[in-house]
Amino acid sequence: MTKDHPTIRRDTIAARLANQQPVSATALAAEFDVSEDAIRRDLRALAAEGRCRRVYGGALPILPDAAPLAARLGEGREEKLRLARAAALAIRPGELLFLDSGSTNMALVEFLPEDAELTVATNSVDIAAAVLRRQDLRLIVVGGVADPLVGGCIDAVAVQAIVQMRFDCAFIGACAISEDGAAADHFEDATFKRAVVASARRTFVLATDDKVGRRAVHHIASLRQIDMLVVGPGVSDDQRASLDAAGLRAVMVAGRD
Amino acid sequence: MTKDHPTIRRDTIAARLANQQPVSATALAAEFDVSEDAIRRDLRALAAEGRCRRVYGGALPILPDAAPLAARLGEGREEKLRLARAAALAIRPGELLFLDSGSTNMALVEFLPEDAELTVATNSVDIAAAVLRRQDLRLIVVGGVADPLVGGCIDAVAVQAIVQMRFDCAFIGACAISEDGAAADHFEDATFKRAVVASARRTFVLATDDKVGRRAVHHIASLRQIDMLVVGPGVSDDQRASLDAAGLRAVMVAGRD
DNA sequence: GTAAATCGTGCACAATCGTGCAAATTGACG
DNA sequence: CGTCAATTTGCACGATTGTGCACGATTTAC
Repeated sequence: MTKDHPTIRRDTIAARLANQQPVSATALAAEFDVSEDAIRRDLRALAAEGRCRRVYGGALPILPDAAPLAARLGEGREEKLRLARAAALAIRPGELLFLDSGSTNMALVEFLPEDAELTVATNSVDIAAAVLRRQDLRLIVVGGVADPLVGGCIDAVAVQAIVQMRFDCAFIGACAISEDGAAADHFEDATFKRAVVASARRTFVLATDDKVGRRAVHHIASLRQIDMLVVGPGVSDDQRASLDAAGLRAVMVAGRD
Repeated sequence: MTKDHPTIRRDTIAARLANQQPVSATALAAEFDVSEDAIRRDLRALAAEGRCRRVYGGALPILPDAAPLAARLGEGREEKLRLARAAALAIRPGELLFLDSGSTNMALVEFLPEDAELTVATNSVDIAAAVLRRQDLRLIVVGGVADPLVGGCIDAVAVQAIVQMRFDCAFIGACAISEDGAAADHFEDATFKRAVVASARRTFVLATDDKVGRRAVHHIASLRQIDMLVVGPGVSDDQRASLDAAGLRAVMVAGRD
């Protein structure tokens, strides 16, 4: 790597900061082979532009406004963030993921491990936008006619694209989870999700408490097809036992401290 | 190696820059056996044309920033809004439009006539998100692997999707407009745009003032293939006359009150 | 409380920059 | 072939920028 030009060095540092990475003055000095004084000057300049926060030993990225994601999550924000954080632990480096539309999966983008060579496929416009802003993620957009209710594509074109892919992990948003498995309220939505499950090596379902025990008309997957159900601590032991008895493979309870 | 002619030297430097190669003033001076002053003059000229970025010690290639599109509207915001408002006048009810990625087209979403039964196709993630928020528009997402520089899909999958459609109007973002027509800085981007032009009944190019007169490496469309060029009042009469003489069909000057 | 690490500042030095100007080169035209 | 205008070039000059070092002040760790 030729990072000899002063400007390239500053740009590289700025890019890392913009990527939410904290930087250390000593490490940067060694990496770019200049004195720490030069690095300190860079960091001071960046901080003066408001592009980072100066701290003892280096600099920290500016905290992005906590609003955009949180606002969209709407009700049950806390719960969705907990589910997302827990589910992210199951992801391994280099995998190809599918994120179904839904605010919980939207939250998941924030918790995907950094620089893990992950590729994210999604049919959701908003999730695609969120992934695009993470420069360490590769993005595959599943196209088609967008459904305004879903906020993404679930038509035949989208299904066809899904059929041709093989995901390591698929994260499905279900409208209902019961002993019958996962189900959705809309026909096309369910059709699309079935295609995703069929193309995924491992299927994860993140369900907020109100979804557990509900039943919906259109079948997505049986409990046996779900590799992991992620729920909050609000789900009773009885409910979990009932799902276990009906064939659920594994359940992860998020946020039980 | 006989690269003694000044023009050859400049072209060689420009080619390297277009190839994403950083150049050093000192090294170039030694290589071409001229004084650094001459090289500096070349680099200054290139930078003035917007073909590179001048830095201490040499010059760097232009790298399109991956900032969210909405934020990029910031620079030249007024001008882009004017262009978008003017271009929207050419749209008729019921049409199928294509909006190429680019901040000017992003602005155009706001000015699309309401409740005109319009359908918008786009390969840009951010534009898709904007269209989705307008409940009176139908949205078609062009999928594929997303290019982080473009903020959308321009790969073979995307081209294939475009080939199968027929747009009433296509709005193309060009990196450069000259007597040679419209051109782009990146090969894949140009390939994709060519496919769009081929699938469109009418092609519109919205160009901010700094794009007019610029030249870029990869050809998109000749002036005859462009049905309407929309520019700001900052473009001189000479420039417009020159384009007219070269075969431009129509030009719309936005914001000349 | 003490020691080590880090910080900010002032200063010297080298590299690079922009500008003005005169000489050299180029290319068009008769 | 000769002339002239435009372009290009190299050089000198002062200004700017980037760097490293020394010094004392500040912060952190134990």
